[in-house]
Amino acid sequence: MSQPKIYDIAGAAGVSLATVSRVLNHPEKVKKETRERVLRIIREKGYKPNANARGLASRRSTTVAIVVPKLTRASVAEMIQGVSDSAQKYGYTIRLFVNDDPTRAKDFWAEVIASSVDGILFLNDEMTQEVYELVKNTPVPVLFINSVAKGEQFGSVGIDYQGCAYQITEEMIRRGNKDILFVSNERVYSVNILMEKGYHAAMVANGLEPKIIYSSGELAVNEKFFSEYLDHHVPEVAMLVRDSMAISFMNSAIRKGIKVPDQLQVIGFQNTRYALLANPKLTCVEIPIYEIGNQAMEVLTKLMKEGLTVDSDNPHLLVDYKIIWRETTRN
Amino acid sequence: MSQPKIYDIAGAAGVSLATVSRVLNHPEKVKKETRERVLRIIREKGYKPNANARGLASRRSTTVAIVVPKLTRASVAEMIQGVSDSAQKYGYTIRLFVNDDPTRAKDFWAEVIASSVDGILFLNDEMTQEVYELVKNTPVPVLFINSVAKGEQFGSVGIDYQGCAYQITEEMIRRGNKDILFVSNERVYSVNILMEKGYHAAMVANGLEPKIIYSSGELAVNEKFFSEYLDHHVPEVAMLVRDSMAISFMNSAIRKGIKVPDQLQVIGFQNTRYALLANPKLTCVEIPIYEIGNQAMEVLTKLMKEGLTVDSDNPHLLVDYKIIWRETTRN
DNA sequence: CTGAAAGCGCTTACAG
DNA sequence: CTGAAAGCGCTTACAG
Repeated sequence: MSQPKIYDIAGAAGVSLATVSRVLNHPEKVKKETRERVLRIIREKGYKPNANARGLASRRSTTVAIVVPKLTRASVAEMIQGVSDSAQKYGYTIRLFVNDDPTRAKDFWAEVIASSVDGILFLNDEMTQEVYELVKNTPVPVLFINSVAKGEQFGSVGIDYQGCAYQITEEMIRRGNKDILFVSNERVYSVNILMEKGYHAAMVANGLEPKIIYSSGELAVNEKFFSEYLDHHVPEVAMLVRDSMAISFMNSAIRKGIKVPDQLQVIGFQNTRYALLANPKLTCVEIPIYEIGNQAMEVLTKLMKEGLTVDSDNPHLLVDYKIIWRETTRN
Repeated sequence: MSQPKIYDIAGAAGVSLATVSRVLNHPEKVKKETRERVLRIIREKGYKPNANARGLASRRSTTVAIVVPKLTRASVAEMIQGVSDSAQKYGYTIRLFVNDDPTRAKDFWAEVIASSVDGILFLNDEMTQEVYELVKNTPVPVLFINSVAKGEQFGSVGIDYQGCAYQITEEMIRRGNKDILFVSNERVYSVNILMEKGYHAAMVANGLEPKIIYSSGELAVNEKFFSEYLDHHVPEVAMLVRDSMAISFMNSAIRKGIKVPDQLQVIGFQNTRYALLANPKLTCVEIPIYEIGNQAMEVLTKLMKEGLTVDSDNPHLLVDYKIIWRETTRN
């Protein structure tokens, strides 16, 4: 009961293997009747070409790699779902590579390349010189997801992080708020830096003093830190780089009897399900992470088709974001 | 600047390709000096064997498939992280297959097999006869994750869903509660059925009347439904099959001025980050989903090594769960 | 439009 | 312990 091979199909159809292969890869080169006969047998036997053999012979594997630091953030899963849906549409299959250890970077990247994928989608928060070199010497197209590649040499798909932070800050200023706090993450993620820049620029442009604090990514640490901060000062508005951080901040405030949104307004970036499960519901800048993954795979498909590598003139696609006003802000 | 091939290594080391291959696959068969020389060159050149060629020649790809219906649930991402960490330990690489369309089941499964993985980790909520047949005829080991396979024919890794629901129900009864509501999902997931059974058994065993309602998986629908339900009746305890549902239920109650946990106690299953971001913090039965993924890959490794297929005597591993008491319940 | 043949980059009996 | 050779299951120029 083992899987049928191309020989079996050829035999059953009374043609050579070359013809079966052509039916699959260049159907227009095969006479209609032959093609249909072969296709029927392929369907009957449930034949699928062996991916390894095909990849080896054609040097095309119709496989792409998704490279991520870790999966525990819900947003990464959504992004992959976006990639997956688009990949399926184009007949690509996904290899998943997870590595959070910078010391393994080189070996890890070699492994990705050895898996002979046709292209790589790279979700990478911190771009080091070493990674830069690795990517530069990659023989297949690499596209960065949700982060802007240093030096703009590589293609990327994301949103205008700086612009969205600027826009929402400006809007809150327009609504009469002056004391606006920006809370970022201790770890240096390029997207956070961009959002911080946008916030900073909007404050300065309006003659206000930016106030930026950095917190941990860990829930328990955050709560303590936020609680202490709020003992000293309650801003009019707090913007936090992640939904989960925003909700922690809000909960810390509510436990102290601070009214949201009357005394404190809270804004998060991302719009995960957390935002809707919060009470009150969180106002967010929605980062369409599914869409980003989906578009990224779409763009990668083109790069692969055109045989573009990272040296070529690469696209920087910005997906639309939007602001979702809910219960943690007021007009 | 293309990747070095095995020929390049052989040439540089002054040996045949067979020897290089042996150094990689059966190092004990190669003389120490030769081995070390070859290894040094491999390291210098950053050589990684081409995965397709290796897979084709050896019929072992050191690749496993993770098959999931969708990725948008945070728990799936954690599970995959667990798999990934264990896979890396054993040198396996991951192919990710996502399909939520039952009509494509057969074709989809053929694709998974054609990718010539050495084993399959299958996260599957609803086990149909068709899927059953497909899995039965699979030439490599298949292990079910987080769901019990029908007829116990296939191996699985999960937790004792029935037992944990029984246990927490019994504990809440011991604490003097009688009016305990169980809220499940409209969709027929095997794990939900098991939890429902456990709850039901505990209620009956204690002479209490089980009350079970079914809700949607969608947030907005749930909120409306829960709100209406609470207008008619507020139970002493509500247990919901997912954290997110539990939090929706709780928020609906709080908006009506119902005190949690004084008037209503709420319990969720899973213990995602949602539980900690809720206010008050949610009491949960923790389902160690990372651990489940991790152990599953561990078990699969053994199955692959022993060449066991689904016909063999397969293991059913139960990972430990625990109950995490937080602020939505009282003693 | 179709077939025979070479080749993709490896692994693994088989000799020695 | 090591090498020469066959073969894994495909694809793709090259002839015809």
